[in-house]
Amino acid sequence: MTAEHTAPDAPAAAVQQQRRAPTLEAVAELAGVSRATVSRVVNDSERVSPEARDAVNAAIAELGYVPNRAARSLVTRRTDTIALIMHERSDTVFADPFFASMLRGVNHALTSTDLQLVLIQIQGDPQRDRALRYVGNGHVDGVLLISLHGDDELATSVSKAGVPLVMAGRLLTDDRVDSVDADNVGGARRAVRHLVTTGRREIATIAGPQDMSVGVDRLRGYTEEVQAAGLPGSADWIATGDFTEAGGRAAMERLLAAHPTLDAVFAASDLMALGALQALRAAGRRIPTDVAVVGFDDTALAPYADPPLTTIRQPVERLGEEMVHLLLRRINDGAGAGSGAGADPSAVVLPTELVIRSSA
Amino acid sequence: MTAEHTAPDAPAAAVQQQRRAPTLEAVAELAGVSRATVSRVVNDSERVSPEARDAVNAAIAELGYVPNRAARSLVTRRTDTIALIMHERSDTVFADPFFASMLRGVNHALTSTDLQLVLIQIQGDPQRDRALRYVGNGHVDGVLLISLHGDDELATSVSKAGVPLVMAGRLLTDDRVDSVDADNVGGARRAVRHLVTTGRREIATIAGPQDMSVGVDRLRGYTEEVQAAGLPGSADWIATGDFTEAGGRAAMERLLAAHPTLDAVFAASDLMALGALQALRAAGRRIPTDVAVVGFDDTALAPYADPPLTTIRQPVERLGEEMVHLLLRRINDGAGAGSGAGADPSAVVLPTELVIRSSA
DNA sequence: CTGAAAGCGCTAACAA
DNA sequence: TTGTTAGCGCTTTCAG
Repeated sequence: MTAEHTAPDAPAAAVQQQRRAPTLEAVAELAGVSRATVSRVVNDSERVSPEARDAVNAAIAELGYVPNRAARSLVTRRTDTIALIMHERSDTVFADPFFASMLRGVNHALTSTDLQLVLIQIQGDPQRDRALRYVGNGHVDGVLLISLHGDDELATSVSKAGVPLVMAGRLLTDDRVDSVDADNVGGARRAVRHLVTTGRREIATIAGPQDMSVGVDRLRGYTEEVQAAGLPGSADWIATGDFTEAGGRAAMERLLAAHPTLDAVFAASDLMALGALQALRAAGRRIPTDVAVVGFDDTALAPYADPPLTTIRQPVERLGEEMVHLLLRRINDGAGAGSGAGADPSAVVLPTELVIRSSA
Repeated sequence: MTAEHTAPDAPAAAVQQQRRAPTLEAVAELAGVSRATVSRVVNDSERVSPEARDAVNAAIAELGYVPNRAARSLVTRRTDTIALIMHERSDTVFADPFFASMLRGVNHALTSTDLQLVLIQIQGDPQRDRALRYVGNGHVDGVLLISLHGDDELATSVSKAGVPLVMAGRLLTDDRVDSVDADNVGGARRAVRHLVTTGRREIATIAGPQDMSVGVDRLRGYTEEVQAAGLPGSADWIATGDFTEAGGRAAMERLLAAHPTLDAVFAASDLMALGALQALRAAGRRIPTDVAVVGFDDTALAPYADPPLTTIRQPVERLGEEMVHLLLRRINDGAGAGSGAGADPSAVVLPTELVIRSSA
């Protein structure tokens, strides 16, 4: 135990070891205290004498000590790591600026902690299982779920595994999962109200997938507002798409066929609004004089629309931040809780904002 | 050592522990072998008898055993984790589809391994140091660097710390870092050649930042090709921007002022091409009949350009994959290497492709 | 081919 | 307030 670390009988082998990082032990020795004391200082809890603390901090600085996460994790059973899981069914998810902005927010919220973010992308069943196993076996302290296709299984599996979970958007079938979402219903209502206010009377909508809360909520906002205004809004005023440009284009074409005289469209996403614009242009309709288009700002692509699109802006970045905040709260709560089921779930809803762009 | 794990004198405390994940020990017991044997099977190396192997695998399946990464990492000194570090100076980096596609490629390449990806975003000096310390202290096996602003410091610091590193794009000042890049020079040449071939004689370029290899290389491609064709290409045919739409717009305005009769533009990025299009339109020039624009496909935003843009497409996703492949090779090489400095660095260059879009 | 034993670096009771 | 003592779950010589 007291022998030097330089093994005398292995002169050649020593060369290849990359100067091992200083350990708690080394710090303790240099500071003239025990490992336990150093540990206390590092985890800045407990009562430690000022002198001891200073000595330890000095030693840490001198050695450039950084705690070994693996060792710590092994005993604390915390990993200081959270996973961002995304279920990517379509090929376009990653290219979606929505994802990028959210990630940005997540990262931003994480910088004040010393948690790490691991990215897990699920593309198929085997990967799903692998991720589930990974997450379920204590490899992460919590999970952020971006389920772009409103898939319930993953969420319930994760939370069933007793791992703190926060998801973006609401689960359609189970409201017992913590979630953070933009005010999609309110935003959609505001969009449609704007159209009504500017004198439009035949307002159609291009709705998103109805197996996702975003899709459902934005359609609901449309329906509610259109009814409130006493305007038509039956099924043939609604065309569903899949949040892509192509989907928006196709939906717009169907709507034009059904209602050649329509004078406004609320699209449940920017990408779809872009598609709608193209279809309208192809049909020889002038925008926005002839037909007004309002999109829901999923994608930050609005600037590329020509003419400029009026949009409902959702604070995507803050969405990511709020997810982290909520998750951290759950992780800390959970530490003391008894069984797996947490307290009553919170559903944070962030406000949206109407952005009117001057039509050139 | 032989005592049961059920402590007889702690009846109440047991309730709140979350059913601990099965350990190697449990598997060994069930399979009737020793921990060492299980370990050998799990790391499927070594010579193990078929019977033992089968018994162990059965036990693993039955228990749903997953190795504890922390414990493993503690002894192997490998973390099975690689970091993707991005130096985000501008606010737009994250929203850049280039990043998204690359990330996608990285993730894809990673699925065949059991490595995890941690995302580190650097926004300021303190974070830079923190990341450096994190990476330098063996918390990751390797680093992927997306240095969107050609910052050398970070790369040299990381590689000086002896951590395997692969970066996207070339380092301007130091060619001793492994890198993966698209064929920017060749792509730019092809773009310009295309313009020449279609009869354009006054070809300007909107170049990217000259402190990044992408910016430098694409400009170089332009210059080389324009010279080869005997066309003008002096400094006043070149306007530099910062890879944004606004930058492209401003650059285009300058070029128009200097050369009102120009009949083609090669923009070093899609976003800048988009800006150029706007400026040209504002100036009353018809596109592409009047002025032809070719962009370099950084962003996958080409479809949103109207009229359609001819572009040089770079395989961004494959870029991410190749980075991972190269990094893995380095990580495995490094295991046996002597001192820190690796073998001669490789600079993988991926081909680009000319995509001609029919102008509506 | 297999098992026993010794830690990896750290935290967490428990004593002092 | 501090030090001592056990391990956390795993890999890895070293014997058998």
